Amino acid sequence: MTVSRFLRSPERVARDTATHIQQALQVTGYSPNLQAGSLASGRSQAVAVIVPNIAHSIFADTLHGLGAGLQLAGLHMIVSSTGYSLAQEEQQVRTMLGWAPAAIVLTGRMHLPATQLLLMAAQQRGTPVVEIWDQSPQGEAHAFQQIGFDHARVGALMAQALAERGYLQLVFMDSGVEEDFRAHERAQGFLAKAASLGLEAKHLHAAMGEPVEQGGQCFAAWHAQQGSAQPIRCGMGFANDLLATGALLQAQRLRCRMPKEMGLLGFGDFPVGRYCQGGLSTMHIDGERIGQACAEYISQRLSSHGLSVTDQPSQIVLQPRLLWRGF
Amino acid sequence: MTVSRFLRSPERVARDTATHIQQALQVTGYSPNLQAGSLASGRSQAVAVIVPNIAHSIFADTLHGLGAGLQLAGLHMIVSSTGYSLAQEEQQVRTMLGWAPAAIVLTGRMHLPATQLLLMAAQQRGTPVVEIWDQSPQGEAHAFQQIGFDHARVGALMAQALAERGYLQLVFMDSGVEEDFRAHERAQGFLAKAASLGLEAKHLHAAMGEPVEQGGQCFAAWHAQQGSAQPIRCGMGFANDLLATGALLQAQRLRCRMPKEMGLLGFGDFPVGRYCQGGLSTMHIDGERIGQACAEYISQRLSSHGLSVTDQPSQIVLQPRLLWRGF
DNA sequence: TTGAAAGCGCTAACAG
DNA sequence: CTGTTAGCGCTTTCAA
Repeated sequence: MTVSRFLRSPERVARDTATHIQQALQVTGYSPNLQAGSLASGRSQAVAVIVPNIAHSIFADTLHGLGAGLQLAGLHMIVSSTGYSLAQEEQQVRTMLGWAPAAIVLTGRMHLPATQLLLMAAQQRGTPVVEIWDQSPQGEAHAFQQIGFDHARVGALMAQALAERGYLQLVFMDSGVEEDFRAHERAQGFLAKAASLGLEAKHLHAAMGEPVEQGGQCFAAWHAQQGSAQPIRCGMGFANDLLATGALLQAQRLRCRMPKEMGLLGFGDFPVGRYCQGGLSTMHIDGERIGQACAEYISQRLSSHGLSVTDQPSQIVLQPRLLWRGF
Repeated sequence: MTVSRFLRSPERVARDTATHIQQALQVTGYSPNLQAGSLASGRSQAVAVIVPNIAHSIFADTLHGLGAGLQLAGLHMIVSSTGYSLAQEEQQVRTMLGWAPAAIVLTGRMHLPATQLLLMAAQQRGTPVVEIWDQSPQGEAHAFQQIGFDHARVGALMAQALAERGYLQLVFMDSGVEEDFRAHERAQGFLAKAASLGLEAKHLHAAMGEPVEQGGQCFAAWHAQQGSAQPIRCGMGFANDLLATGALLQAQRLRCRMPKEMGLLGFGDFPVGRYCQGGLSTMHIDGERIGQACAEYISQRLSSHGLSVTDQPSQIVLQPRLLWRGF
């Protein structure tokens, strides 16, 4: 008991005892069992983190920022990925709950009803639940803390930005990943905005598979279909920078005149597009910042016992930044 | 007790009881507490994973493969990063041991003596310890399972490849990260090989900071220093593709004639270099495969109780693949 | 086939 | 300031 006390608040132990203990710790190489600790105290040191794909640069950045922030609070990340499947997500949440995590972080606001119930129950029990990389549009209720942005709005911004550059026809190349809802929302926002601007708009869908390649193929198919029609200044938005990079390379191969007759606008500011010949314009999102903000929220939430579980979850909004390159 | 039994081997419970239990599970939304389970059984479901930086694409890929593989075995990843600091690594290992992990995965074979002792003790107690992304050279003893490759050898391969392409002067741009030992080993291997081929060789060091930018600056400085000397066909190897990308862009700006007078060879096959104008040649490593192999090793090791703890740890070698682009 | 008893390693609460 | 007691939620073992 005294050792336990020494480890969490050394000042509450007598000088001599402290010295003894410290020596014993050295000699035995003791390290406290965190699982036993959590079990006894009811406070877990683990934060459950669920992302669609660890290897995607935006989520990797987010994990980096999140991990760094949590470390400061003495928390650890248990990470798993869903492969953009809500069914997988439910499974993950279910087993993650077995760790009695101090907090749960997941990507996006779309979940299966069963998942939603599990999460609400967890939150009821006092476990903070955070949805990152997304945000419910104004007027839509959200049960959990959100750190992200409104994808439909970002899609609209993309359309508007292209329109302002003078492109008269707009196209959005959507993700081939069926359950990448955030991409689809950007598409909807893009198309709605185009319509409200009175511009002709088209919704392309990349096929599933390696996205750079699919982006190229989808672009080529679209380009071929345009055929000999007189070229109209066309602005194309993309679900992400991988698709956009593939399209950019293909467009160069097809000798499209950019930016005069054709303007491409990606999303995410992935490293892959950053140094492309000609420059890929994109919407930059600070993924690491999302992770940091999430860690800060969790740390604060866990320390401030004053915060009631019934407090309204809020939204932390990260503004995407438009990067024009090669223009 | 019967519920516990039902959950791990339903067939050892009577039909009726099983039905009852299942209903109760549904109604209550019960999920077993993994921490309590580990504590009681002495078997943890957590695997501790320590990488230099979660956001680096090669490690992100590795985590992706590792996570997918471990999931099949019902294991979870607790992930932390060291920022390429051995001191941090020691800290991480120490706290990770508190999870009584089923296995420990860390990056590289270089550790502080204290870390090494902790790991050996853990292995002694039956916890598999795996070093990824590295391999002790032949003749050097290694205490732990290794999944990776000999970096000095890869450095030598890079030098040889450039030499075979006809470059008469060789340069290696090393990482500015002090404790990126694997990069430094590649440098050493590169330079040693160059010497043994009788070629002039130079060792550059990028500064710390954003690697693409530093790569460009370091290249520019080197180029300026070359001055008006008559151009010799020069092959340059890089610690990684980020530095190489920066150098490639700079070389294009400086109108170096590539590949005729200058050949660049990166390392890692990061996405960022994959679609560069002109094409960045590189050594491709399958990071995801390293993660998969690691997961397979751990799963197998945990299931085969037959394997004695005194078994010699082996080495799983992944061959890098040379990718010439833009030649 | 089921359940009772004991204990994993720790911490909360209280007594000295 | 230190130590005792009880118990976190589960599994192991053994008895019924």
